[in-house]
Amino acid sequence: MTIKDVAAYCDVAVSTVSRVLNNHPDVSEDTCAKVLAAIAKLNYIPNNSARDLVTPQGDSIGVVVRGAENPFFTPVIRAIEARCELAGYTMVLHQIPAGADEVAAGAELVRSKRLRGLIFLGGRFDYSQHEANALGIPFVCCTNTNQFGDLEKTAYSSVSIDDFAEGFKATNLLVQRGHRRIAILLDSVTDHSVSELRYAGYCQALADAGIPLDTSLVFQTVAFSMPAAFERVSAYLAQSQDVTGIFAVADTMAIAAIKALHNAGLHVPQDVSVVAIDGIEMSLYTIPTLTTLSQPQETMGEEAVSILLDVLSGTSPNRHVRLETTLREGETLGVCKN
Amino acid sequence: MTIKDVAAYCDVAVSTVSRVLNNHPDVSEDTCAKVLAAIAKLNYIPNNSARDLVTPQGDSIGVVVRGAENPFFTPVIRAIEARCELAGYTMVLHQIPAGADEVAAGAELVRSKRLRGLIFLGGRFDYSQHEANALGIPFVCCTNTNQFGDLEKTAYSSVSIDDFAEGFKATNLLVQRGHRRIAILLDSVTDHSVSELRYAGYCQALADAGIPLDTSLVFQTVAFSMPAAFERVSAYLAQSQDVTGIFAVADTMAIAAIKALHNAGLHVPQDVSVVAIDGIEMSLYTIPTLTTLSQPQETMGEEAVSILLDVLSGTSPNRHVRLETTLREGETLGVCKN
DNA sequence: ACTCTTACTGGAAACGTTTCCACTCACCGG
DNA sequence: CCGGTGAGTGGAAACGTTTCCAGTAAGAGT
Repeated sequence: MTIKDVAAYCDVAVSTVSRVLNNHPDVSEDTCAKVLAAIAKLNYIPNNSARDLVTPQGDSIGVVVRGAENPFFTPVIRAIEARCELAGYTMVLHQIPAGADEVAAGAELVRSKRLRGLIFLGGRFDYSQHEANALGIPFVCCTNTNQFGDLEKTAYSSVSIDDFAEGFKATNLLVQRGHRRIAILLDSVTDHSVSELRYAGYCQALADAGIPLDTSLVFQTVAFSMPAAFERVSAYLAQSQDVTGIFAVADTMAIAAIKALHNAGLHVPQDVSVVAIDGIEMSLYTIPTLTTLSQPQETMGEEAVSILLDVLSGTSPNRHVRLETTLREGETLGVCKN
Repeated sequence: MTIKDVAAYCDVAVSTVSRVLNNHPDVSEDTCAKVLAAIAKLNYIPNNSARDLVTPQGDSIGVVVRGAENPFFTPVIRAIEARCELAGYTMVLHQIPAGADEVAAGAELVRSKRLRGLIFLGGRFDYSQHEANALGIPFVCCTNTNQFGDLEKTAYSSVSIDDFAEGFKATNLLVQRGHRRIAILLDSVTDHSVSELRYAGYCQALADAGIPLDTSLVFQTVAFSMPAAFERVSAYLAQSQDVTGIFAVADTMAIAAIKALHNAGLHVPQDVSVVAIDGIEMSLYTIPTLTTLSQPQETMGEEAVSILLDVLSGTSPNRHVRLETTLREGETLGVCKN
C-alpha cells in the first residue's frame, strides 16, 4: 500500500496525493476530497522512511537516561516526550546503567538512529569540546549544570537547578536548627555528577557555620540506589549513632536512610533529621513525610526540549538555564536536641 | 556524507561499500580494510531511513504505556528496551494519561512511526478482533490478561500474572487472619483493566469465606493515582473506622492508603492490615514495609518482547503467558483483633 | 479570436540505501 | 590450450516519498 496505489485508485498523479498529504495549498477541493476518501478507504499509511529520506532532516530526539530506576526521572521523561510529540519529533529513549558512560551511549545512538538532537538525563555536568564534536549533534545536559567551568564557551546546553546553591540550602536547613553532626548521603564526589556540586554546597554550609568537615559523615554509595543507601546508613549506625542530621542528595536515598534509621530504633525527626533534594511524588506519602527541595521536573523536561529545538532551528545558540527549587516542608526536619 | 562519498574515496563501487557495511561474505580482505578505513576516516554514518526504505521491514517496536507515573512500569520498560536493543529493534515509547484510549494511541503510533509490533502496558485486558485489525500489526498486551474470554481465538498475545487468582490470594491473606471488614482499593471495576479481574478475585475470596460483599468497602478511585487513593481512604475513615483490612490492587495505592491510615491515627498493622499486588522497589522501604504479591517485572518485559519477536518471525502464533507472583512478606499484615 | 493569467495537475528527478545480475579475471582440470 | 568455476566487483534497478518544473485548461482582458 503506497502512495502510488492511492494515486492509481483515484486516477491522479502521485504528486497530487503527496500534496494532499502535506496540505499543500494548490489542490482543488474535489481532488482533495477524492484523495482523502481513497486514503481512508485503502487504509493507506505513509512510509516515514521514504519521507525522511527525501526531506533533509530526521525527526528523532534521543534521550539517554543514566539510572532511570530513579523515579525522579519519570515525570521529566514524560514531559520530554510530550514536548517532542508536540513539535513533531519522536523521542528515542535509551536507558543505561548508573555507572555507564552516557557519551558513548549517546554516540552509539546517534550512529544507529537518525537523531537531530540529544538530551542527557542524570549524566555528568561536564562535557568537553572533544566529546561534543564526537557526538556531532546539539545536545542538552538536563538535571545538572557545570558550576565550575566557563559556561559561555560550552558546545552544549543545559537545564538544571543550581546544585551548589541547593546543596548549600539543604545543609543550612539542618545547620539552622542546631545540627552539627550532619551527614551527607550521596553518590560519588568525583564523577562530575550532581553529587559533586551538592557536596560542595554541603561543605560550604558547614564551613560557614564553623563546623569542620568530618569525612566519616560523608556517606558515598553507588548509583543513587536505595539498597546501597540503606546499607551505608545502616553500617554507620551500627558503629555510631551520634549523627543528628542527614542531607540526602536524592529523595530515594533519603527514604532508604529513614528506613535504616527506623530499623536502628532511631526516630525521625526526634533523633535524626533528614532533608533531601528532588521532590518525587512518593516522598509525599512516606511516614514521616519527607522534607525536600523540590525540583520542577516537568519544567526541566520541557525546557530541555525547548532549548534543543531553538538550537536546532538556529533561533538561539547553546544556553544554560537554571531553575528554582521550592522547599516542600515535610515532617523529617526538627530542631537538634543535643 | 553518503555511501557514495565513501565509495569514491576508496575507488570502489557503492555496492562494495554496502557489502562491507552489512558483513557480506564475498568481499576481499584488502577491500574490506580499505573501506573500513575510509568509513572511519570520513566518519560516515549510514542513513537508516534509506536502509529502512529498501529493506522490507521497519525496525521499531512501539510501547504504549497507560499511566506511566506508576513506578511499577519502570523496570518493565527498562527490560523491554534492553531486549529490543539486543534484537536490533528500537523501542518507541509513548506515554498516555491513565484514562486515555491505548488502542487509538497505538494506531496513531503505527500510523506515524514505522512499527513492526506493539506492546501495551497498563491498558485493558481485552481487545476485539476489530481493534486488532485496525492496528494491523502484532501486539502484546503486557501486565494483564483476559480471564473471561476465549484466549485461543485472540488476535493478540499477552503476558501477565493471573490477576483473578492473585486478587483472590491477596484477599485471602486477610481473610485467613480473621479479617472480615476488608476494603479493596482499586481503579475502576468496569474498564476491563487489571482492577476488574483482581476485584473479581476479591469477591470470590469473600464469598468463599461467607463474607457478604459490602460495596461501601469498594474504594474506587481513578488512574491508580496516589492522591486519589489517599483522598478516598481518608474520606472513608472520616466516616467510619470499622475497616480492618485493605487490599490495594497496586503498591502505590497501598502506600497512599497507609499514609491516610496513619494520618487518621490508625496503626498498620495493629489496627488495619494492608496487602497489595505489584512489588515495586519503593515498598521495601516504606514504614512499615509493605506486604505485597510481587510481580516479576523484568521477566514480564522480556517475555513481552520475546513473544512479539516470535510472532513477527512466524516462529509461533499469538500466545498468552501467565507468570507467578511471589509473596513478599512485609510488616503490614497482622491478625484481626476484633 | 487571441493572448495572458491563474489554478491546478502530471511527470520525473532525487534522496541513500540494498540487492540482483552480469561481468572480469585468475585459476583449475581436462 | 581451452572451457568451466568461483571469487570479487561494478552497474543499475528498486524502495516510497517530496518537490521542481512543465504543462493544460479555463477564464479574463484586449
